[in-house]
Amino acid sequence: MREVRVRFAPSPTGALHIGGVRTALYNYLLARQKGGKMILRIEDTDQTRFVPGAEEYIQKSLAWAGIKIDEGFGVGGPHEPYRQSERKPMYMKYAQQLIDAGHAYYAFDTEQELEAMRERLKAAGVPSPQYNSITRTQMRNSVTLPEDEVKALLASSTPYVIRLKVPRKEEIRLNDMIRGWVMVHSAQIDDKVLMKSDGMPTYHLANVVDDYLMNISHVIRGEEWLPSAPLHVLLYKYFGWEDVMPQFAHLPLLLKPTGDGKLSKRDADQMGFPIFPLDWKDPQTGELAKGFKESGYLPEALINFLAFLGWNPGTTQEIFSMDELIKAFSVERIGKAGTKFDILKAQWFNQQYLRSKSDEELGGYLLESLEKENISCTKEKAAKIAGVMKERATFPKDFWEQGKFLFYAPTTFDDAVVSKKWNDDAVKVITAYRNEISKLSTIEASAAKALLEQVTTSLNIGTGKILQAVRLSVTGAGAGPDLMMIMEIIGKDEVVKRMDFALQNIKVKVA
RNA sequence: GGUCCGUUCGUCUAGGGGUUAGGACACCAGAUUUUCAUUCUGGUAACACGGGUUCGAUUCCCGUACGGACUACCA
Repeated sequence: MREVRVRFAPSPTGALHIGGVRTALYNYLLARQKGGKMILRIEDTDQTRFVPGAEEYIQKSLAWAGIKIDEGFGVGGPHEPYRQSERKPMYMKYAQQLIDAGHAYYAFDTEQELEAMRERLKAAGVPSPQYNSITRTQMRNSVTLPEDEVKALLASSTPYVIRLKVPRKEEIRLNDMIRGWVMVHSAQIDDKVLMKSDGMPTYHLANVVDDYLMNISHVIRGEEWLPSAPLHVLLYKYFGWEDVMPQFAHLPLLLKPTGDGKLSKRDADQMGFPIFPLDWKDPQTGELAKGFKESGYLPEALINFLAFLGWNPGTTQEIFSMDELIKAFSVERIGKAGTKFDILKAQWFNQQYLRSKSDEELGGYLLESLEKENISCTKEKAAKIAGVMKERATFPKDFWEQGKFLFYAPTTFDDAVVSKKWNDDAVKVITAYRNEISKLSTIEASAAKALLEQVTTSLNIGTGKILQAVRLSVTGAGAGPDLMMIMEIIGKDEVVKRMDFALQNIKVKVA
């Protein structure tokens, strides 16, 4: 069996899309399961689209997600360099090999000439004009031009590209691991540019050459590459590398949540969820896009969610750690159909992972928020608060956002609760309760509860009728975590103070 | 337009010639919680359509429709 060597090969043209993270994940899972290698290669052959910071962003994103690179950009390895722009000198040799074998040719057509050809064909009724086995005979290239002229042109450093000479009639077959046999007729493929006039290879050439040189065993990439996969198969054949051609797996696309179409940043912005793993500031526009990390998603939750977008284990288990995913993963169980992106499910995963953490860890999140607010709090108290709040939190920030009342006394009170629950009985109970509490040295939840029962019984008022009013006096709201625990956390003095404030400031609703 | 890929509850999906078509998210209801949330229980909800093949098709085949990707000296 061939060693499993997979690669994730992004272009540094901006932030890494969440779909890219999923592609990287599937590659990683296969590599780890088979004891193989995960390689990171930077495909920056289009220098006009290079965005500063994008490479670092990709590295940081993968690291955060827990996807470790064994070899490649930023890590090193036996096939350096792993940035295609730095491999520039290597590609010409391979293009030349194809020319020598008669599978590629020089083309000298200018942009205007190409445009003119397309216009002419369109006028003749061809919907999508191609540079192919037929049209190439009418263009300026080494197929049509006399050898002398080609040599002269090359010697005078006339700009040229190298194109693949795609045969007119040939059935190209490709066995995709997800889709099975895919057949394409060569007449559908145009004479793709292999080498650009700036001396850089195009994706097609660089990709195939590098996958070969790096001994890649499996190419797992997005479905958008499926139409050009037969072209890559042709390339392997012409190079004579068919026996080491990687196995292909084209992943279903991530679709927008509503309607149809590829998930885009626009959709994410509109619906208010992130699409990038980390915050990303566009260096050109200065625009800031929120990341999953900064939005409060835990990497384990994101990974679990992403793994299930297009794959399933065939069992009812849904919560998978990275190690469990590595064990359970299989390319065969990846679906064929595009997958709509449902952020609600991601939130559910986040909640599950959040709850599985200890109170101490969760308390840490609260401490982080408190630090920003310049509020001091002990670790023990933070952990205690986290314990009380954990069932109601989806994101780490929730501990602070839903627990502010523990640190700030209410200055206003929920009107709806006031009008419904704040009555003479409530005032009586709270007044008596407040006096009892003020006699205590500290509040303990179960004692506070017993004390309240005692007060309501002596006043002959049902506890249930006034509990919400008591809550209102302490927190300002009608709902929240266990009130007795809240009082225990806030402490005696503060509770008394808050009750006094409430008694003074809330007007009794006249029935 | 052409080529390729796809189509099971609203969403992610399991399944597969004979099933009460299963699970999860979301939603709804009941119970618990003297509140809300949690938790538990239950519920609504799907095989795109039309032809075949077959004793029998949601499952296999062919069409149709719908959707998507691709169609650059971008990846």
